[in-house]
Amino acid sequence: MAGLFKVAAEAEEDGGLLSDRIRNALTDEIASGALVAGSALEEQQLADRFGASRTPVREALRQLVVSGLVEVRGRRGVVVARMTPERIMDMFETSAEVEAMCVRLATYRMTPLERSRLIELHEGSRAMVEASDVDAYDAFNRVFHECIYSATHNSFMAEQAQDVRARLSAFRRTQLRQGDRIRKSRDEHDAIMQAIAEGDGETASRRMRAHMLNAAAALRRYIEDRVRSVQSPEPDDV
Amino acid sequence: MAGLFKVAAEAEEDGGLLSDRIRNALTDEIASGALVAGSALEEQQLADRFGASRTPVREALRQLVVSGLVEVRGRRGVVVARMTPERIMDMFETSAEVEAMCVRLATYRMTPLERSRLIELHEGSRAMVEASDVDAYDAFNRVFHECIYSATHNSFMAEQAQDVRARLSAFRRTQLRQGDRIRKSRDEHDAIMQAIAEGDGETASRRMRAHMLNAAAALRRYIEDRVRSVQSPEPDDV
DNA sequence: TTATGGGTTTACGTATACACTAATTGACAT
DNA sequence: ATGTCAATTAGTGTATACGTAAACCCATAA
Repeated sequence: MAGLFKVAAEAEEDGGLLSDRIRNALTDEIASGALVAGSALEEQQLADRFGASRTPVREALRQLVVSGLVEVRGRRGVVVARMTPERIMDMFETSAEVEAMCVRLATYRMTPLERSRLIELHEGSRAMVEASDVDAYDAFNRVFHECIYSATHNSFMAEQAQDVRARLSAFRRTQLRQGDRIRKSRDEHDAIMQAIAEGDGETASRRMRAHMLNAAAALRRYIEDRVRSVQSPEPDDV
Repeated sequence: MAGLFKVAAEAEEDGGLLSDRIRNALTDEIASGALVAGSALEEQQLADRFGASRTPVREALRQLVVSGLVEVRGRRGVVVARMTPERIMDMFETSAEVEAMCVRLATYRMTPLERSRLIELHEGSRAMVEASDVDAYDAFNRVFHECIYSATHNSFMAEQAQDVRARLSAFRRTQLRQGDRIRKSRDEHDAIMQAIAEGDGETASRRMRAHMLNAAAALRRYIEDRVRSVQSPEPDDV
């Protein structure tokens, strides 16, 4: 999983490997929700869409299987990973624990430069909250957490955290639109920053965990509201 | 990463997919150290070895790339992932934090049945220490930690922990042969079990982290001893 | 002796063809 | 009308073939 987004982070070079381009495209479409969970991914159909043969499509799908974004169903092809509400909550809880783990180490190890960079980012987010700019805050949020990852000075841990976070990106944005979640999110960031400034990694860790779990709870409320209004379609079942 | 060992955990059925069998075989060979880091993996050569064509071999290699066990080098094929000592220590530290995270949740959530199962396992390890049976203790150790993973009652977290642990399996066994590491390892397990029995997840977590970092330190000493005696070969470089 | 250039070769990346499994559909019997 | 069985078909899994790019080697010149 470590390398899943390494290539995606590189340029959009069309000269890259076809199988990698297909993998990145599918990754984006799944993470963004353009490909809904449970929908079948047919090899020839994807090959036609990307103007390629089945070979690179197959390799892309196999990589997505390992990264957990799609699931194989025997010989019946692959489907976009079906996330049950329980599994989504499990992933959010894991993400909360991982973030808590990272911020604890980061607090003890970050350089003054990294600290000032984080403070600068945090200050900049105030305007986004005032403007209720969800997209801007979502982008800031991503950078904010990535800065904490790298401040652990443990590249492997940073990759792991990044992977977990990436797999939740499809849900995070919807969560931010819930009520005044943005404002609360920034307040929680503020409390975390305070603990970091005091060099109290344990407190920063606890606050980060609570912060992430609050985000998960906001998402849960959001989902339950939608389930109440729309009957769940159950697009594909055994 | 999540699904990396899901298939490996299944039976050794030869009827399974050829690409999966190849992937599992290569995974085992890399994890066990049979394939040393830095060695090139040629597609046709592997195809001949497994009596298959290049197609399933390529798919297996692509999956190993995502799981981080091998690295691509432009068009020059893939090589077994080159682990620098720094990266290995990063992985051990991450593993330590992940284990600490798991045992904390597990302490709060495990059922009486899971607790008694863990106690039973721990008791059984005493005889292995007395007999200095490294292989048996290594196998026990794996089950012991997996029980803690599942006791988190968070399947996603359990998978993540399992993946991190699996990627270190090649080093863990050598580490156990260092001095009287086995006896100390069991003593540390004992302290962890005590905290679990008292329902003190925070203490269990701290002790687990220390336990894992001790294992990493033992490995480091072991590696440094070997580096001192043998000049590092540097089998393949840029 | 060393550096550079071109030719050769090897191996990857992709396309296409074939095999085989399993899902689907239709017919027939109950 | 419904259930079951067989035939068809659609789609995956694997093999093979082809194009291309990079590495290697050797010859030649400075």
